[in-house]
Amino acid sequence: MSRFTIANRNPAPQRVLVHPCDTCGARDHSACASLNDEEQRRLVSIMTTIEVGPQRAIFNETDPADHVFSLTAGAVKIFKLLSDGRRQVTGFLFPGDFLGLTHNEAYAYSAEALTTSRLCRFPRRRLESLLDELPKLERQLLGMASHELAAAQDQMMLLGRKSARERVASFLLLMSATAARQGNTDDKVSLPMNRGDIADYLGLTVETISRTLGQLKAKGLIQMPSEKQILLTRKGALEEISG
Amino acid sequence: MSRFTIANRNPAPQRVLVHPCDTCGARDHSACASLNDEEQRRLVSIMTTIEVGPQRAIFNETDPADHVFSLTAGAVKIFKLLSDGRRQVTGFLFPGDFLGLTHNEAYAYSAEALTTSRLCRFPRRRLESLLDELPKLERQLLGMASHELAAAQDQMMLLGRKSARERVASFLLLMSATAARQGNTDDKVSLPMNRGDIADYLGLTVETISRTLGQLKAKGLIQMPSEKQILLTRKGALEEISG
DNA sequence: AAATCTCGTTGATCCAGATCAAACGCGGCC
DNA sequence: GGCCGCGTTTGATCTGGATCAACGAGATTT
Repeated sequence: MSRFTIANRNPAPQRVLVHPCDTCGARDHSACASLNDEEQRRLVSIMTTIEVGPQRAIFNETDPADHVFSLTAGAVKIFKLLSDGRRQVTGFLFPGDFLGLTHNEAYAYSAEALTTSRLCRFPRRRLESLLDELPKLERQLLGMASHELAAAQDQMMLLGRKSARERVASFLLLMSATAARQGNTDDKVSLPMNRGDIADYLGLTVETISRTLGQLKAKGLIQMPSEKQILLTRKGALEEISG
Repeated sequence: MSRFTIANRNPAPQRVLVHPCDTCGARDHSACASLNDEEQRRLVSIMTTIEVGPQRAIFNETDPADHVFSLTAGAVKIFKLLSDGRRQVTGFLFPGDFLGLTHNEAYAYSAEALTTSRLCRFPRRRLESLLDELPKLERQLLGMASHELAAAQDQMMLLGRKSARERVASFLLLMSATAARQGNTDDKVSLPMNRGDIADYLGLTVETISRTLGQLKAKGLIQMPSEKQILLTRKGALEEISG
């Protein structure tokens, strides 16, 4: 049974793969080179666009890894579970991010939409054979994997060695940087995930998240117009305490 | 000033890149396909073999990322530092592992030899241009990056949500699996790193590592012929408590 | 509008693992 | 030999964040 709805095949011919660097200024790096029209066409020919509602699963850790996805709109969380229900959110994904890439038979993590999301879905086998013919695409994937690996190492530093306050400050700055990459210029960060998701991302509890945000607010480093909207009023101070 | 000694150029024509899957049974997977003789020759032509003594740095987090390395003998730790000296070991590397791959100008982490180690060193620019001509090699790198990413996510789960005992048990099992991949058949795991390195890998302190190993020994799950040799006498029990 | 539910906040208490402190063991060196 | 230095172990105490508990604010249902 499919958990998502198929929106439309062969959608608008816009760029379907967006490398993070694409929007961060490093456009001239070889790994960021976009595909040409013909290559884009071939990529689009094997893909399907899907739309997923909020809180809906995109795939599960144990599912056979038959598809690879590229997020084009919305926000997604990826996470792993222990048998007793403990959860670790390993990442929040935004437009331009890739998910589902693995060399095993099953996905290495579960993915769930935070808000209504649009994704490009590529059959894995067909994408892999396309990779044989489009080395530029493979280079792009390698670049994205390196990027993710670096982010994962930063997260290990955070989880292994930072205090609760440092984690929360780091998280707010990361979300701010991510928003900037998405074209959001001001310092108002919107958080599409709830407190539980943040807690499971930072290796803390909801209570600690709530208390720590409260402290930062009391010190005047942030403002909270609403629970999911945070204004970083003193970004420099946040950077100092982010470890 | 170079921190390592150059052992010999154009060393023995053995395989210089070994994908993890190469020794874990999945030899027929496309990403694990070895290069042919001619391709091996071209790879070897741009590389230098170096030898690094124990506790010696291979590169630092801030160094310009001019080279990529492949470990062929010994053991290496990679880690990140915070400004106040807190340290997170993000991985232990063994023969067949790759290090130094990044898309930034500087390395994302520091690397240091645990024991005398032999590495193949590839000038990054030349390797990148070689990648354009050897798509099989690029596929191999992508496979290794995916592998590492999955391992990083497991480690995030460990650091964010597991107890000290679960972390130590997971670590011992990981080292055992790694030893098996290296061809070590028995259940005697040798630990080339010291307690401080293990602590910084698991997000704990040396005291907690020592106490937890002591508990496991007292319960008869492990034996310690020496500080750096651990016998997993009841691997099943370790798996149960590893979370 | 009352009842229920979910999510976030706040307060009180607890505990796993950190920190502080001391001793041990072993290899290197005078 | 005896001394030193470093890594490891063991013991005592402390504390940051978890846990347990209660409540409030929206949203949804009845």
